[in-house]
Amino acid sequence: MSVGIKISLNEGLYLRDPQDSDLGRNIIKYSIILIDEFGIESFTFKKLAIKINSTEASIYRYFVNKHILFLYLVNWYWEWVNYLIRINTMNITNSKAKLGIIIHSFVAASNENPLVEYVNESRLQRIVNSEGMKVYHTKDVDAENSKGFFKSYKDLAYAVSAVIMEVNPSFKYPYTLATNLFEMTNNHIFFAQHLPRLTDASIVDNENDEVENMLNYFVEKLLA
Amino acid sequence: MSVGIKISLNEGLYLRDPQDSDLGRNIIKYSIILIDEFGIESFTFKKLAIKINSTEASIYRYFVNKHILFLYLVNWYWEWVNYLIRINTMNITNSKAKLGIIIHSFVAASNENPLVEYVNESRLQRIVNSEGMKVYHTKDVDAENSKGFFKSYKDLAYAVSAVIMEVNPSFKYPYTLATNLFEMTNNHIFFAQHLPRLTDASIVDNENDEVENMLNYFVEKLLA
DNA sequence: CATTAATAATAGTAATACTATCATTAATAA
DNA sequence: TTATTAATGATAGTATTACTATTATTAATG
Repeated sequence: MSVGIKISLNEGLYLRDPQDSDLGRNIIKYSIILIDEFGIESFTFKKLAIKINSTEASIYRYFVNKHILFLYLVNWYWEWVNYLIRINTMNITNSKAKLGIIIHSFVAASNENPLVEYVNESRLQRIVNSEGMKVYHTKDVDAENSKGFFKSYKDLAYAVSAVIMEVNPSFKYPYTLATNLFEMTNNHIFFAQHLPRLTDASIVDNENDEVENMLNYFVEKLLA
Repeated sequence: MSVGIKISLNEGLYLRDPQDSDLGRNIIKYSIILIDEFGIESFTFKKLAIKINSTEASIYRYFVNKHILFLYLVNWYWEWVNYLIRINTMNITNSKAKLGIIIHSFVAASNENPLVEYVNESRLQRIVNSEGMKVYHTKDVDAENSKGFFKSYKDLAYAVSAVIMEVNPSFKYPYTLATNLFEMTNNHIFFAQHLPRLTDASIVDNENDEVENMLNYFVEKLLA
């Protein structure tokens, strides 16, 4: 059993808790690596099984299919960002400062200390930046939503919107701004790298400072 | 040959121009219907072939695969919105008013007069709202981008950013705001319907007025 | 009427997304 | 210690997907 906080995720996301066994942790670890390298479309349980010297059947004992495994990983990220925000804003009294920390967490989450050794946060963040939104843009959203599979994202939206309301109690769109900050982070980090004409930010030395400045500027203007 | 403007799309997107034959137009028409109804993941050329009383092989003579067909459809939408913006802002001199028209085009594109009978704009808009972003969030972006497959989106971003600059020439993030308005439209129309806790907008009588008001408010604040 | 272009019909292949069964190994409880 | 059970591995099998190839048929054109 690894040290540190065990991330607690909706039990409907897995058949057997992958955090509790070597095989399970290997599934998490190498699915992140494979998805980061080759993308979610070309990722298969077969390829993962070969990578970790196991079998498809064994992986299916943990996750019903690759979509749910992917959803598990994205949930992990949402929970992790939630956790980062909670501890990093804990002793901050200034609401604007809190919001700055939140934005920094969105942009630079992967620079934080790792929680568990089997999750490469940097790769996971890149996955969420580039493909995370696919997890809810499906025909199964409603069914999965009713099972609580997006609760972590909602919690995140709620936490951020609360700080937004602290900064400006009369702001009419706290949830919209909260999710938009998260989605903008993902989109513009991705755009800066792959479709630069769709953004004004660029990535210098693998740092997302420009995206961060941009988000801070947007918030500043919107909540003024 | 149908009446009206023929949308001109990157020639690399198709093997044979689907606009030039009954089979081609049927592929467009029914792929939109099937994707709208069942989602892009469960859409297959086989199912489409059955629907239009043709064969997989025949469809493959028009599009190399379903991803490219999907990209074709999203490009069609981008071009169409570009077109709407161009004609609807043509005689408008006030830049703020132009931006309002742009936002209205994003939100209510499907209420405009149809260009061609084989494209159901309402369904196409719903597809783009809910799944459009998948078309560039892939491992093939760079390769496809170098073939110009996202040019229509860039043109759209450019056109919108130009108006943003008219409204406020010192605004530092015109491209970011341009794409963000488009993405926000898609996201929040989708959220309002499926994940309401992630947005402040709601859909009343199938109208997206609240999303439109929200976008106008954001623009107002950001460009003030 | 002959040619050719487009489509249909059919078949086939490799990969994907599973499900099922049984053997083996490891963990634990009696 | 042995017996039991739980987890994993090994293997096989199926339906569907994502194609490619070949040949026949039909429609359009010169």
